[in-house]
Amino acid sequence: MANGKKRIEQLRALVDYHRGLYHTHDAPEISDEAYDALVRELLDLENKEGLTTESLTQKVGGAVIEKFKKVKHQTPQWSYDNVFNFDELTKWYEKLERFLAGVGYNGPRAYTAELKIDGLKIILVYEKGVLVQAATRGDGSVGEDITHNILEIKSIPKKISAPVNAIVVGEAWMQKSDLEKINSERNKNGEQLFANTRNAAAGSLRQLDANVTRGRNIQTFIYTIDKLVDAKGKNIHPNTQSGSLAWLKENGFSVNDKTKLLKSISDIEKYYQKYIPIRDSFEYGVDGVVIKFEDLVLSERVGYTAKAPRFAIAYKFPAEEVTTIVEDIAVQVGRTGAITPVAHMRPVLVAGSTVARATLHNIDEIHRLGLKIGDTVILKKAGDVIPEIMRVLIELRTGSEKTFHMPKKCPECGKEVVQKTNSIGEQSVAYYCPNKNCPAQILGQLIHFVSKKGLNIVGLGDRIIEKLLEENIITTALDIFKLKKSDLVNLEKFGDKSAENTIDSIAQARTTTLARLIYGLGISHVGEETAMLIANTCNKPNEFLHLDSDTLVAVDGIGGTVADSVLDWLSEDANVELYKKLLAELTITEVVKSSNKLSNKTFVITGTLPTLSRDQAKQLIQDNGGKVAGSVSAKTSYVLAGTEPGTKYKDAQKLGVQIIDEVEFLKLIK
DNA sequence: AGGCCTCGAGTTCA
DNA sequence: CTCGAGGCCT
Repeated sequence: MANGKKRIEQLRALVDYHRGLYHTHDAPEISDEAYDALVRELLDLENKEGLTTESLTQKVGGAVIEKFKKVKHQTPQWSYDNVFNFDELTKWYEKLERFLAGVGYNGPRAYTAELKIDGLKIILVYEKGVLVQAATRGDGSVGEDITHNILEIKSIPKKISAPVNAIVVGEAWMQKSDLEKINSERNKNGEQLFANTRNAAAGSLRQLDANVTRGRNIQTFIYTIDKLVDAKGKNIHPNTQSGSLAWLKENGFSVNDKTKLLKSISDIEKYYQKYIPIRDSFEYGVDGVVIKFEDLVLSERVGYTAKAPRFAIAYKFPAEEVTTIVEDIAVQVGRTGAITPVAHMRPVLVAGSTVARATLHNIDEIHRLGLKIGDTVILKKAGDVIPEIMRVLIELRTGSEKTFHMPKKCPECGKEVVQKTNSIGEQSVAYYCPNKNCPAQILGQLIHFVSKKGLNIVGLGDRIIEKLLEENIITTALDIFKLKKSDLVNLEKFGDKSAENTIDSIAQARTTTLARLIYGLGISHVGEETAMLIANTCNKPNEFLHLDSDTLVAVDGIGGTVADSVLDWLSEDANVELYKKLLAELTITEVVKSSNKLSNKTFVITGTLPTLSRDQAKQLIQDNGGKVAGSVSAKTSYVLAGTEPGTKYKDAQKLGVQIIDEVEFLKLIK
């Protein structure tokens, strides 16, 4: 890439800037993960350009703030190299194996795996068993003296019973619950909030006034012994990492209890995988796993590279925030004609899967972000699955970025695009294609018709419908029921067996409920719930065609807007015609309720249930006369919670709503 | 009119 | 899951 050099310059400046905010001011603008992504790109580029020696990234990182006394570390404070996936881990592992062979070792392999705590590294010096100095890591060779603050931390022994001279290293961190309390306090006082627990911990320890530190309830985990000699000056440093941890624990230090001694790389991977899903469940932040060779004597012989130990590695959890480049912005036309801009990006791995597209919702979102085509962006995939562009890194612009404009004409049918107006006549942010016969809308309607909550025709996916439309084999929902096996077999990539299966599932879908049919019609404002309400007011399927405004509005949950929308749909002859013909093809069955045990009860489901799927649970609740809502409120009767519940669980606790598990739930309907 | 609550619609990848 | 807006209650 010809722009490589320029980008390196820009990346260096940006990385430097954010490193400054991170280390010196404890007030970052971007997340650690996004910062990591920038550093990684810079390293990669430098490697390609052969610039490795002069780069800023070769510095170990950190700077020393003026207001604290400087401390020259007696032992160098390394940071670990990072790996991000099993491949990279394997490479590290094989390299270590080669070094072990190089020093003539071929005994058993053992490694400790520890959680990598997201906090502030602290170095504690004891003389004759008494804590005499505490420092931050700083740049690895010079840190800041924070002894006066460390004395306020309860979990750090000020005196060890044995009169040893020792240097121990660990992490100071803040509990998530404490951060919440402190931030809500700071919010009240109009003070700037801490971005995360690590910044809060760092901010709390880098105080000139130790009284502030005292109130912050800082916690610690100690994990390394750098030096340990007894009163006579004899080296009594344990020979193993587990031994070190045991000594620390015996002598009153706080040691994390998740550490495990492992024997192989596959065990390491298992340990790592085990903690990925539960990493957020601890009071401390965890951003990965640290693997250390168990034998410390051999470790020293294996030694160090220019900037990190060879015998240990930080195996970082998959990032939920990364950087990538927006290569294009395209638009999509949905079922309702809504035109949504979508960013097409250089594919990146985020939270375990490769992402290349992200919705931008509407033009306002693009303006809010200040996004142009060609921009480098920070991409996030939090808890959920849906990627979101968080921020544009304007500093990395080259000048060749292009501004995106909403198309004036629908890209699918060429019809002039319109902006919808809302109830008070303002133009809303959404753009629409007004053409009801727009191919994109017809496709969307059909996909909706066969969807799970609609007629539920499995085996008739988006692609197949698209193909069938393209080939003019179907034009309306009705045609689906006229499909023959031969129609499908002629399609590309369609085998005999799968065609048969699809025909089978179409046959099965002929027996359905009125609610499913009405939902499937895709009338605007009529979703799953409203379709059910309408179906329940019709004694016979035919009555749907003769609904009037009064009848509709009389239904609890239906107002003017929804009623108008339904009547609007019914006023079109083609729609009425389609409905009649569909009825002729279908067998409408009554919904049979098994009981009314749950009538007047509203449920909210969260997390994964042990045996029931979410939909099965929902079905059970509805079959027994209950309702299922999407969010917890004061009116919720029960929250049905499984493992890894979401925010709903907390909401329930806050509102005092009864929380039940699957077993208790099944008892309710028994 | 304002404040809840609930529903609809859009959304990504394997 | 989240946003926005419809419906209903006060």
